[in-house]
Amino acid sequence: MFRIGEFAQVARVSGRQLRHYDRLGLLAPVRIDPTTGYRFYSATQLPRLNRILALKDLGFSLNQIARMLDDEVPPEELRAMLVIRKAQIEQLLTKEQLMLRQVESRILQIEEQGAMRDYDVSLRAEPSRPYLSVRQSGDGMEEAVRLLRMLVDFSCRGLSKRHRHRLTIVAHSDFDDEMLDLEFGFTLNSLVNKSVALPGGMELRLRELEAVENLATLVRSGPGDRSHLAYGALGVWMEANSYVIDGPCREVFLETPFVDPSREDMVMEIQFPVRKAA
Amino acid sequence: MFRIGEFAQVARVSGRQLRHYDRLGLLAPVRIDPTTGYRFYSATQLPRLNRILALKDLGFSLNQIARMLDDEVPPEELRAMLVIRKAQIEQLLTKEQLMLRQVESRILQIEEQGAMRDYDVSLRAEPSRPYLSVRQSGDGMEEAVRLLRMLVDFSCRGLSKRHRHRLTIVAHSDFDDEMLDLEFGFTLNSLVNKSVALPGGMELRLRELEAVENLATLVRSGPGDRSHLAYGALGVWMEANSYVIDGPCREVFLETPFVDPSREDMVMEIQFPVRKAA
DNA sequence: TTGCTCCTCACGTCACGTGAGGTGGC
DNA sequence: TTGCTCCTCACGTCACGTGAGGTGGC
Repeated sequence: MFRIGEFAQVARVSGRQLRHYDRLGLLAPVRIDPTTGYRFYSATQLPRLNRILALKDLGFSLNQIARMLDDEVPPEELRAMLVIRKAQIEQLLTKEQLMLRQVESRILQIEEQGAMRDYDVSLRAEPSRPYLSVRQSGDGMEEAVRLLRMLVDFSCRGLSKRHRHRLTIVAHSDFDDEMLDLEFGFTLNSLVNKSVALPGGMELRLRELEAVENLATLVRSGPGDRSHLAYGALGVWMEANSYVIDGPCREVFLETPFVDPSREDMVMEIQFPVRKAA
Repeated sequence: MFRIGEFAQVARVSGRQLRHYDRLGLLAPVRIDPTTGYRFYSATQLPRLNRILALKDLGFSLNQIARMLDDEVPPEELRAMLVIRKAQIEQLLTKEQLMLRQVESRILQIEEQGAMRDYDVSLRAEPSRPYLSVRQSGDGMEEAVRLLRMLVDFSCRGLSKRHRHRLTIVAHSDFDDEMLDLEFGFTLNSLVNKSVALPGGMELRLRELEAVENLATLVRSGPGDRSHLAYGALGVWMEANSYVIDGPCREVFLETPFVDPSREDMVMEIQFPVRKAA
């Protein structure tokens, strides 16, 4: 018979821990003095305590351990709990291997550039959306900006805020192509009339913007004509994480541009569908 | 300008989370309506929020992130934080790889034996201790048991509880040896007289029981003559975890045996010094 | 007027660590 | 008598989730 302090020493745990396990019903002392409340433990309880500690080391919660030590639990259930835990650990491992690579690349970045990169890329899935758009080819940016202004103008009058989701540009052109082949429009929260006429003989038509499983995204704010750094950061990220481009790039405006003429800033999310390189 | 709900949607976080970050000073809204208390966010805050989330994904705490986003912090400190975090992740990885192997071996065990093994092995370091002992060779257990009884008897009279630590047997014999070469004695909490005479012309002498870096241990209780299962379990554990025996085995009595003649139980810890197999 | 969104408490999570304040046994 | 050990609250940890109860804006 040990008092709690001695027993704790033998088992290399804290007294508080033993009281905690007592309260949870995981390991009750063999005797409690009725007048002093002192707990008394027997050395024969050490195997049980050691099993508790062993399972705790495997990452099980105390509640789970309580179940596992219950003699009523059939071995199949025990096995199932272990198999589940195994899968969890495997998940953790791959997640942490990824973390490790990312931390390493941040360290490299600081060593090379003296600070953390200005852009943070994140990866997510994106569902499909109705997209009211017009596609246009040209060779200059000015044409594109004019069309953009027209769209913003139109949206303020002709398309209610409830239907409208976000102003989105899809870039169909290759990057080394001289010709710009862009699609301008709004993603929608709900369906609207099938097509809308714009000044200049153009017409917005409704189609579906495809869902994307892996979308590498990056938010930038600043003048619209200096986004090359952001694109560069996305490229570096893809290379570092072994992804390659897997579809046309999108630019999504998170703030409607041009509405406040005193601000040149536009906040947009740049999106690249990607897939793991072979 | 977004209200908190819209901003949360765009950033794919919860509103509660944004309020939490506001309270911590991590990300304050650009404006708070004085009468309603409504928080308003700008899309230009998204890059900062994304950086917060990116660092969170690397396992940094919100407090650490607050420091890392502070412009006053020099890049060397940033780098140091990342390097420390990298080391932590590496530690985690090796720990979890070990966990994974242990879980796998438990699963195998259940599949083979229909239940979890009765013994749980743990590994720890053990410091050196003064050891008051006598060494004796013989070929039978009876001789050993008689000596053990004598020691218990002596301890009750001649060695105060404060000095005495634990009754310990060191097995110097090889296992395939016919001859038993055992050392009996007490580890001590503090130094006592250099030697003690026992009946039968024997003498306890003081020496040092060596420290052990890696001690594989297992607690068992039950009649003293049926410890082979426990030894077997230790052997299986060593094989599964690629350890080999690296010194004489010890048996440490956690309850003084023989004091209650009605109980045949003895609770002991079996200890093997081990090292990683080459 | 009815939903909808927002607000501020405040408890719960998980496994204890760490005092605070008080008491039995040598 | 003085330490020593033990006892029971009860707060703190970490990053929010989840109501409770109440209020502004369309």
